[in-house]
Amino acid sequence: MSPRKSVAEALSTRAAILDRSVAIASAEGLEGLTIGRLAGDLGMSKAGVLGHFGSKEALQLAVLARAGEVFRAEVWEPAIPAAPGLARLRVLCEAWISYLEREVFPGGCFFVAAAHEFDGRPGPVRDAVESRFDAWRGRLRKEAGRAVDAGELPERTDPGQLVFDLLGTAMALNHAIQLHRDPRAPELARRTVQARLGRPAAATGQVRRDPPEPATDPAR
Amino acid sequence: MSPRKSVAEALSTRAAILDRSVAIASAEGLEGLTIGRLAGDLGMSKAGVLGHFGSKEALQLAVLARAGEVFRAEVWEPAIPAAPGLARLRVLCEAWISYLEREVFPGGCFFVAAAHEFDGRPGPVRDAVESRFDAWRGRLRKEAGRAVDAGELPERTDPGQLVFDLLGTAMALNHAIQLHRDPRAPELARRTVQARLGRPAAATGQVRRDPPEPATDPAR
DNA sequence: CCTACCGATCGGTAGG
DNA sequence: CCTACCGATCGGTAGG
Repeated sequence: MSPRKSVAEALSTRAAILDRSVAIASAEGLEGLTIGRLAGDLGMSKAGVLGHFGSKEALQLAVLARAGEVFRAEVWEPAIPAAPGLARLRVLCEAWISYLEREVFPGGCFFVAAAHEFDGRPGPVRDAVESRFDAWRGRLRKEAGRAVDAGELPERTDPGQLVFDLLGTAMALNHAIQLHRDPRAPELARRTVQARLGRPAAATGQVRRDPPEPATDPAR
Repeated sequence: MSPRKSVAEALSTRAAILDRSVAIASAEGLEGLTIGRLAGDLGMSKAGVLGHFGSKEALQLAVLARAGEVFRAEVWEPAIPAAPGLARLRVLCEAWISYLEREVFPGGCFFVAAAHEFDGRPGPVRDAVESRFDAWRGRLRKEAGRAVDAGELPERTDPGQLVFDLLGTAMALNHAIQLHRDPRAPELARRTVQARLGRPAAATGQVRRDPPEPATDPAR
């Protein structure tokens, strides 16, 4: 009954496998995602599942790509309408916090989990995780640099330092939600972002007049 | 030849199992730590390894306890001689950064990795990980509160917010080292800590006169 | 602390 | 996309 499916059916099956895979891997990790469990959940045979990807590693890479599409839609795209520089950086950070707060991936940020799982295991999966982080850091850094160049952030602000700190805020938030289930954590994350980026003006897209103070070292 | 060992020998075998387990689990995770591999590495039988703990879960809990001893010796203990409050908080943060920089656990912070691995899996291991984080956050918060009470940090400083931010800094550092192998990351982490805690006076234990500015929200 | 074993599950393949 | 199978490995137990 089931062999010889049409191309459209095969693509839809593939999409269903990936959606289920993202859900499993979000909670159990990319290594805890097993072909057998996936097949059981989907009412398919293991060979049927594996046939779409060829190997578990290829499945893991496809799952990462799918999770990347979700992250892009949730966090990158909402910032497209915002003005480049500080305004867009603020929208990116708020979308990022919201994405973690709403638990778009039920097990927390997919990429942070994958980074911890694979940072000690050289190979294509590790490389894919690293390059996704590089792309995201680059995105943040570009807007941070624009904000400094435009005088929206203090001239002495180091964009690399700012991005490092924002990554830390997101990781602390992800951790507080996933391990401690702390409902106050998003508020803490928002306060930290406000301390670095200031509070947006009431009207969307409006240029701020008073840039935030740098988090300087007063004892220097 | 091998049964009927003395109590001392059994304890030494147990310690050897735990040391090897910490090394493996640091790189592969607590779930990737398997009895069979452990037995192979140590030249023992699986039953010989398991006999010391009873189950894999009990082994995982013992490994967490062992890793906790290491963290305590590396990060808590160096701060004992420092004066309570800001001075001790600074020593704790520097010991923490140094512990991550030196890769005391070759796979990065054992507890951050375990948190990501188990935050979605209810059970004793998850509970043990969470309670270790609670203890560490409590330790930091106590000194932060003392620093605020003593006027060493601005009166408006929220100790909970500060601890949240410091946890983020440590996580960003751990991530930058383990995934990106970025040698500049410890410098970034130290700058962030300095921005929040100021720079210590030249002489050890000396009380600072000028507390750091708070990372306020200038747009409020 | 060992040998010898258990059922379950792993990723993957052959052949259709 | 299936059935049927492969060798390897998993956590754990029996019995000594």
